[in-house]
Amino acid sequence: MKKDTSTEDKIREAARQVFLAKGFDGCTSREIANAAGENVALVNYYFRSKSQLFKIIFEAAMDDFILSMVQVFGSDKTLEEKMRIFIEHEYAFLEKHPELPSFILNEMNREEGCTMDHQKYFLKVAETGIFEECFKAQEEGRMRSISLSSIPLLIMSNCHYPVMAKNMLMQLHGMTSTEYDENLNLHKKLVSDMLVNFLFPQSN
Amino acid sequence: MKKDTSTEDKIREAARQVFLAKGFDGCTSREIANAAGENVALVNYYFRSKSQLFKIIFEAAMDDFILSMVQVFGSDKTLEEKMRIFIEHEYAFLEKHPELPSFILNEMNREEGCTMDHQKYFLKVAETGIFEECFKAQEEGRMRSISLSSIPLLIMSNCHYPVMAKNMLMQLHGMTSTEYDENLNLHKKLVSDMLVNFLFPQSN
DNA sequence: TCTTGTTTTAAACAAACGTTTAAAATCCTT
DNA sequence: AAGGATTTTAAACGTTTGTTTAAAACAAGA
Repeated sequence: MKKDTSTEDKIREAARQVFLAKGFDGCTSREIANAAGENVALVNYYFRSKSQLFKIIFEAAMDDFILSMVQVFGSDKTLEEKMRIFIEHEYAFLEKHPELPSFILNEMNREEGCTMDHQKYFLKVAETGIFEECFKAQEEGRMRSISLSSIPLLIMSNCHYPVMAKNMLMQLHGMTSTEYDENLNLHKKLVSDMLVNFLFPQSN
Repeated sequence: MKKDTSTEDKIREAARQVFLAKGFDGCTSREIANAAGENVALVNYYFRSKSQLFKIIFEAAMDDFILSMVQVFGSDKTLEEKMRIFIEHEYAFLEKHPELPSFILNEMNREEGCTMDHQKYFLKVAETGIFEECFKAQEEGRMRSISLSSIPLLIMSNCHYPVMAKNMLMQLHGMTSTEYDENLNLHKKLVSDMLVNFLFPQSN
């Protein structure tokens, strides 16, 4: 009789949870095994090493992180609508995965640093046609003519940072977690308005 | 004859450098001692424990981090000018201390988490009179009426995130470090314009 | 020079780390 | 039911961790 969840999957899921919460340096093989309710040796039996297991988790997390952003681009809305939907979508996604931005950024800053398959992600974005759409909108004056690398940076800054800095800002403002989340919901609207007004100046 | 730099200071400075680069979990006592060119035992001789030493470094870093932001508020410029100077100031500060935002945020997200003396920092900000200045500007309609916690969040998002995400975005865009820094310099102007236009709508 | 207190050293400590081993338990096919 | 492969276990491996020890080196006053 097959078990409902395989040991391999249990370890993978426990590893994901532990790695995302504490980072590679911040946890041990035994901690992952305990979280999975399994023996330490099974971690290496199924995944050869802590590093190997981490690599799998990191790459899956990077997929989640990047691809969650891409899927909006393909729709048949105007750029301005896409922008608003994108931000809405990103805030909703981060509500479910609040540890993701910190995890990705930290692990990429590590010395034995993680790398990403940037071709893979670049292609995913390119094939939505969003680049051409932006160039056209910039030529026609519908969109502010700024570097195409600044646009995602503006969006990510205003979507990711508020989630990443939650613990610090809660303490700084003396807020509870739910208070912060409520403010975040209001902040989302500000971000949306600000970015749309800035990138599509005629839309006022 | 007194040495030019005391052993205690050498260890403190090495610790700052190593902790900021790798975080508490990412380094060892021996690594710090080696960076200082001293014996491992001296770390505990002067600072009792790795944790104790870390606490000192973290609190100094938090001071740098927060107080670098506060000192602009006290000047006698208009709010709009202060905003621009503040952003300029913050980008310049982060050019010298690019690891600081990641360090602070990560360590505050740790389980055995660091805390901050939020009263201390709140008072530092409050005594510049910036709160009253903002309230007045909002009442008079010179400044957009949004939550006073959203304003620093907007600024920090757009100043800190671009520095924190450098390694990731470099890889994603296939850029070199200097290319990224050049873009960042252009981005700074965008951020400045965007935030000023958003917060002081009449200034167009 | 001897004494006292401070600083530095090499060595050791127990605990925890990632990983491996070898035997036990379980599974699946015949 | 027997067999061989797979999965799981407890124990151990050698390192590295943070920390402590005890002796050595040094400084400075009497």
